[in-house]
Amino acid sequence: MAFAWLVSYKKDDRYSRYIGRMAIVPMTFGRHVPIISDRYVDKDFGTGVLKISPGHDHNDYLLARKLGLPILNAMNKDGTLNEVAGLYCGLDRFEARKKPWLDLEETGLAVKKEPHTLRVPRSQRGGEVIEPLVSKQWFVTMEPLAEKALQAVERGELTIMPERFEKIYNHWLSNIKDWCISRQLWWGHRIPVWYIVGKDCEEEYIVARNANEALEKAQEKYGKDVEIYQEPDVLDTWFSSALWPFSTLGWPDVSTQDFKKFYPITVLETGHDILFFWVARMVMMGIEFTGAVPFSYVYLHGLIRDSQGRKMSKTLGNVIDPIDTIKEFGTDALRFTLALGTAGQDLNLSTERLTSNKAFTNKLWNAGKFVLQNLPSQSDISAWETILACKFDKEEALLRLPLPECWVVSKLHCLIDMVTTRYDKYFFGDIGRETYDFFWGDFADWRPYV
RNA sequence: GGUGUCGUGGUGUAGUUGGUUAUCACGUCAGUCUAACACACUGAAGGUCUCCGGUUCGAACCCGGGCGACGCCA
Repeated sequence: MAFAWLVSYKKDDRYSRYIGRMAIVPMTFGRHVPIISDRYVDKDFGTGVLKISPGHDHNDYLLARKLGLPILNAMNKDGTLNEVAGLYCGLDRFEARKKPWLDLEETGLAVKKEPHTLRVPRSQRGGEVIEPLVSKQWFVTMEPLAEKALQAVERGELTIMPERFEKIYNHWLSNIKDWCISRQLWWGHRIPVWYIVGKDCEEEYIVARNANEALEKAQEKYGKDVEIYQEPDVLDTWFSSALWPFSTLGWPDVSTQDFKKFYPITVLETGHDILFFWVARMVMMGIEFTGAVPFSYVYLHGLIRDSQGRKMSKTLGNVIDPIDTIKEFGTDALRFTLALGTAGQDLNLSTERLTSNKAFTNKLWNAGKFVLQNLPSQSDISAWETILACKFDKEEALLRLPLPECWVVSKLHCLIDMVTTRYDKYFFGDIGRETYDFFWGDFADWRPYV
């Protein structure tokens, strides 16, 4: 279905004289379309002419907008063609792909047939062929919101860790596009827009908090007998997610205790894959609606991949079920393994790591048994009083210990210092590794065997 | 096309921002123990730190290019 013909911008003797004239599209009851030259066309590919369908292809759409061409839709929402398709009106789209060619052959107008591989977009979920359609949607103008979100980072009001994601954040916001917030789904938060029965819905619409308020507004303008109906579309799910930092705390009532205490928070922790879907949108909405950045630090963890580094996928069948992993290695081993990852880096969940950490949890268990066996019984009050009276954080108390005990407690203090420092820097993986080393290498390996 | 990450003993990895005989674990080998151990302890071997240049007194780490693997956007 042609809506315009494009000829190469480069000099092409075959077509130069047609540029600027109109062509009649066959089988469409005489539709005229312009013949235009553009750099977009490869002179040496195929016939050297390109037809575009701005209503059914993203790139063609952008091109038509650039060239000021009309954008016509040839397809109904059930996948059949409408009257724009001329002779083929009513046909299913798959039938319509074959029929014009058959007709050309029957009438002897077909010139040549060549194989050509075409990339047809398919749904990631079910594999269905995707048919782009032009339709009316609700959008949020993002640029002014993005500007403030960029400034938050620039001024140091917001820190993104690890640092390299700050660059990604800035790049995305600097090239921000308007956000289409409407969705045609069965489930979701309804868009709070109402229309007036009998009026053009693009000219007259009401935004309200609920139906009663919308009705009141409509009656103010059109009288008591007015009838209204709500926009059937729902919001993009990330819309409500973007409001999460404050909508869960009583907002728009900013005098609530929850809001005062918990907004803004210090640290948000999440996976790096939703930096834009969630984090950036929370920042923009938070600044817009409350005036403050919702959190001071964002810590982005990596994603868990399978042992070969592949992203987990249902279709790939490599999803790791934590319950299965727990049955084999134990809950604590799994937790510890996950906690040892490096910030922002994806973690390949190999069995080696899990086996190592399972052994560690076993060591913890047995060292604990050793300690309990060497403690006095609960009924031995005086022994316990002696133990509880020790203040190992005081240097003098420490020095009174026998040398081996003095040594291990001293090492413990070093560990505590190190862990505190690393926590302040968000180096969580280091903390796990140092703790492991102290416990197994300094304490368990040595002290019980003296 | 744009952008980002990664490439380190057989396997999986750390390396904090230039100065280590390159970390740890699993595995392998040797010895010990019947112990707090649902398996431990003491040792050993094993790494051209992807390839080629550059910066530097000095680079696994910084810069450039090649090769390979992967993610996001378009």
